Amino acid sequence: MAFWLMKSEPNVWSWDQQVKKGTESWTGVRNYQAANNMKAMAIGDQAFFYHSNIGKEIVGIVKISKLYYPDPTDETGKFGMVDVTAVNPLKRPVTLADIKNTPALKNMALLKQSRLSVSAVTPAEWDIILSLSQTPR
DNA sequence: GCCAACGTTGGC
DNA sequence: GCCAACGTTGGC
Repeated sequence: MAFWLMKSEPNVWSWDQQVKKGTESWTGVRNYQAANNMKAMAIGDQAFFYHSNIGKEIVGIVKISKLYYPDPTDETGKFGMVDVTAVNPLKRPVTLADIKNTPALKNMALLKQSRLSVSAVTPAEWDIILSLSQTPR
């Protein structure tokens, strides 16, 4: 099983909305690298749900519930999407600052390619972030 | 609100 | 196929 990180601006699509809806299609990706990451996803893969711009923190975990398929909001037909289902919130959000302050996470794609909206997370990074979320600040 | 980083577009 | 111009993202 692989791990991922997906960014959403909470004023467009927030974690609370994701929880309320349960499963939602991840529309709107218009970047080949992000689309390629979604193509590589398998059912049951887990992803961190990250709030960009507002909050700048990982707030929850979703799982991939539908494989890559065409995004109806893309008029060019070039890009697709996956469906994601809310799994659980983090005990406490892990902020961008937390990640930057953790030496073992300094190579995360999130930091290296700040504009990439769907990125891969290594199992080691995944575990570290989970343990951060279980540690009181 | 600004600006750096970077991806995309389009002229040549 | 190159590269300048432009648009967008996202942190600060």
